[in-house]
Amino acid sequence: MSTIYDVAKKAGVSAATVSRVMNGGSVSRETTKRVRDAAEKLSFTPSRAARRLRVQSSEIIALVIPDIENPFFTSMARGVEDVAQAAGYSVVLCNTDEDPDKESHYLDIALSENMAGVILAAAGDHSDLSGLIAKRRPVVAVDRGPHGFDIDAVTVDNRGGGGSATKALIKAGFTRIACVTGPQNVETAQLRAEGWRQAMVAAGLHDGIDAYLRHADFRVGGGRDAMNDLLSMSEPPDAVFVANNLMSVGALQVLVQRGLAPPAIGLASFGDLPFSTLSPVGIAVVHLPARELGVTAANLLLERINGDEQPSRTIVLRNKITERATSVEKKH
Amino acid sequence: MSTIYDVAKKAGVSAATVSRVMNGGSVSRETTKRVRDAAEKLSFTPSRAARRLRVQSSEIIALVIPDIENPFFTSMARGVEDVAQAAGYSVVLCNTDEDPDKESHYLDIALSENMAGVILAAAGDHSDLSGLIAKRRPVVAVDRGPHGFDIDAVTVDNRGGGGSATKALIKAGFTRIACVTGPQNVETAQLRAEGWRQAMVAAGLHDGIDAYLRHADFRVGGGRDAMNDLLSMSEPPDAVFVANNLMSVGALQVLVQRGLAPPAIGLASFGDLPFSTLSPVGIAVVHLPARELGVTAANLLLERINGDEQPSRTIVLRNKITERATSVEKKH
DNA sequence: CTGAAAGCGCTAACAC
DNA sequence: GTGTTAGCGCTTTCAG
Repeated sequence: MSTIYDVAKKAGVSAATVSRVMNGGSVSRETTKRVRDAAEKLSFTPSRAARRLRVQSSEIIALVIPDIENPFFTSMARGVEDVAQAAGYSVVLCNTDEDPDKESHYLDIALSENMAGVILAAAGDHSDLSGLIAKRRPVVAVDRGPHGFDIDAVTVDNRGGGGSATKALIKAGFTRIACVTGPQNVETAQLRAEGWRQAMVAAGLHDGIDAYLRHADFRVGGGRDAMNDLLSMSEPPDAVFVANNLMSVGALQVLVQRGLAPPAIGLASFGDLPFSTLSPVGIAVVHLPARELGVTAANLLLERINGDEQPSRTIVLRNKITERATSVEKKH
Repeated sequence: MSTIYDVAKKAGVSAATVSRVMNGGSVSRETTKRVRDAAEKLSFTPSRAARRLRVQSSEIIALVIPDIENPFFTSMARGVEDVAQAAGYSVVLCNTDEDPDKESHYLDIALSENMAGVILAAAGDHSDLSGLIAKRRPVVAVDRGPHGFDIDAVTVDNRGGGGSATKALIKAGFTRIACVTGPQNVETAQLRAEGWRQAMVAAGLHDGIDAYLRHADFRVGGGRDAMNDLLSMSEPPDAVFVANNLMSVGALQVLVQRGLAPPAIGLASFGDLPFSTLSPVGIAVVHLPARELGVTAANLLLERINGDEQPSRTIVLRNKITERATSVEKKH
């Protein structure tokens, strides 16, 4: 690996000049060429490690997500990536596996590696951003709001979405509508379940409603378990609102396997069914703008990186629901 | 941000001693405690950026994959991550979007950031690893073999899998079996198609076979387009072998939509259908050990990082096919 | 067991 | 327009 000094010597200039050539300082046409040639010959690549130490920052942004196997987050990641790339930044993805310890480890890294900023879909409600904030590294929260830190955030309307999904089932004639939501300590899980509850209350269907609420892990297996559990009740639900895409897949697998596929039992999913091949009869879907979430978050972050100092903003993106009249009709 | 000098001063020792405490050098019990306390009080986090520059290496491994939205790769990523974490390494994911330029950019970064090593699922057949190799950074190829570089690799049996999938369709009575494979310049795409071709030839079904071959992009849309294209032929195929998971989803979507779902038209997929909710009637699946691919690659890489110098190895993992007798039977 | 000093490769003042 | 110099924060001989 050749250094900036090797290039300088070969080109007969100082290291500073080489640095200027590489970073667009003012250098005469002729020396520029000499330096370029020398660099070429030595196949010189500047050490980012050194640059980073010197300038105390790098063109890398960390995207910290709870589940890399969830298409919702990968789609979001693509959004982030596309705008970051366009602005000359690289994105590194960190998977926390919904584990606050892993998350905190990755946040430490982002900090001590002098990354330009971080986009965070928090694993819990106790993320410690104090280090990053103290060093004035911008952080923007995505999907899940920040807790106790005054930072930019971009989310969807979780409560509203939970409500619309549930209402679609109610409108289709279902009455015993269960809810399968995520972990207790995850904000989005709580809000979506609240949306469900409010809709049920508003429709006067809230008798013994708590028996129909399940907390699972936002993963396929969790959805399966919860669905099986619900179906084994003495009075099983006739429809279910599932609070994320993966658990909906799990629930559907169980229903299909038992010959209870929608519309035999109604299903409303918060989040698109990934890679679905079935015609969505009897299924209502709250579509989430996953990619846009990423795009928006990345834009906010870039603004902050570029010195924007305005008060922190929260952007709520619209989610639209698909409820074809024929598709969620209750079968009699 | 406090530095090692701040801690040193507060503890009344030299920076060297602090460094020793942080990295396990031999320091007296008592000074160790003083240093620890001081570090605690100052909430000191060592700068990885500086450490990295000094030791010319870091505990980070880069995982470079072509499509972060493909569950096959994310599953592989989980495998890599799990073993890396256990060994004290962090993984950063780089998405190349099947674009050799992006790939080369990320490889440059891995190099100039002094990462410990890289696991690469190449975007094409011209990846330039010379920089990394010159600096003795270990690279292991995964899923797709290396081209022109003598490095460790872990793959599956692509040709064999293509063959078994096709044979399953033949055995089920299909005769005009099309093949939808990936981009021309991607090795796995070629090999899987070859497996198909050989099986067809062996069965004497190779008349005009080339008309039934399609190259697409390994993505859902590509699978849809190819399937539509095939169905619009004057003599459409009665079955199709699709060379990856995502394109199979696309093909299935088209078939379901047209009322031609398997077993009306036979389908064999190289790679599991992600998040599938349908009972796989009439579908043969070559199961790929995605996670194991990642685990194996990570283990290989860690060995190299730890100084293993043995000649390079290629490991081929088994893929097993699911072909329930009833499930791929041709309907008459 | 501990400290002094050099240096990883680069950039940013400051001179000329 | 170009060179000199002084670090960024850490680790690592080499002395003591």
